[in-house]
Amino acid sequence: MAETLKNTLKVHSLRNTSCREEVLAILTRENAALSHGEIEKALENRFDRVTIYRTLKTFVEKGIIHKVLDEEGLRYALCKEQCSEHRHQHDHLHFKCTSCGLTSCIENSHIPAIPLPEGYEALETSLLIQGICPACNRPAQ
Amino acid sequence: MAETLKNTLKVHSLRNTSCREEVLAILTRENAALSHGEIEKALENRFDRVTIYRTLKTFVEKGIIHKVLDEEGLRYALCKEQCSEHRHQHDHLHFKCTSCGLTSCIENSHIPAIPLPEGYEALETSLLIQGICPACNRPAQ
DNA sequence: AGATCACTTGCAACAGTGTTGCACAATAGC
DNA sequence: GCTATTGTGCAACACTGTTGCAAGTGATCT
Repeated sequence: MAETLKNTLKVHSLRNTSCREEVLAILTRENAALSHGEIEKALENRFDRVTIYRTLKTFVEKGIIHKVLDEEGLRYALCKEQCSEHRHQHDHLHFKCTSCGLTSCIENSHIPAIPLPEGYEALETSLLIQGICPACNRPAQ
Repeated sequence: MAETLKNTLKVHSLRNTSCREEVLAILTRENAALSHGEIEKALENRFDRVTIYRTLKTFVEKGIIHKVLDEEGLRYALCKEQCSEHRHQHDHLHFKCTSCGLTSCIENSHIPAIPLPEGYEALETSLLIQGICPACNRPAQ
């Protein structure tokens, strides 16, 4: 496991440091988009705020994670599809559950082409759907 | 014109104050989503930051304006469709031009139904398309 | 027009978010 | 192990957004 993480860093020519490894581990473990604050909390102050900001920024630049916007602000989630510095999957579909509050990526749905008025040229599309996720939708058993 | 604005406030049982009237005037004049900072600047410090925050919050609650999220943060735009405190148009399509930087609402396009995996229940959809707007797309004449 | 009362505003203070510069520390490659 | 390069922690700062409170203003009634 830790080997996989180290490898991810190596592939993107990033040095293997404990902060990077742990941020990556947390984002892998939680299957949801996390904010800087949530990550900081999960790391229990073992790293400086600034270091975490820079780590996230680096990861976004390298295409390891991507930004997710919801009403509460900016979050970050792993890019599961093959993104790289040069080739980045530009259409993101995110789902925010209004019940449990988790925001996650929906991988296997594709955003249909949106008809735009004359003259508009679309380059990148990001879609946030709010509603109830399967876990919260299921009646208690 | 000012009469229309006053009327908008009255309809939503809000007191007619110069701050509210001017914020409304700016959002009506600019055909784009504006951030708190941009509105504050447009008002040339004639009102306190806090007052503007509260004005925007009130307008959102009354359904006069709605929030728009783009990569740079939160913006606000007029609700052109009939929104009210109780009935609110929940599907928003926004376009951010990466050339001129303006974010605006696209009124006449409808977001198609997005196929979601089993178990997800969609309540509200917001879509941000980034690209080139008609004004920037047109070759200089 | 003036009094009244609820609603608004401005100010002070604060918490959270994100950035930069710089000195020191750790890593990868030899 | 040594060294160059890359990361980290700290301090400081700017910006965003919120709250409590005292003072001011608008709408309503007489």
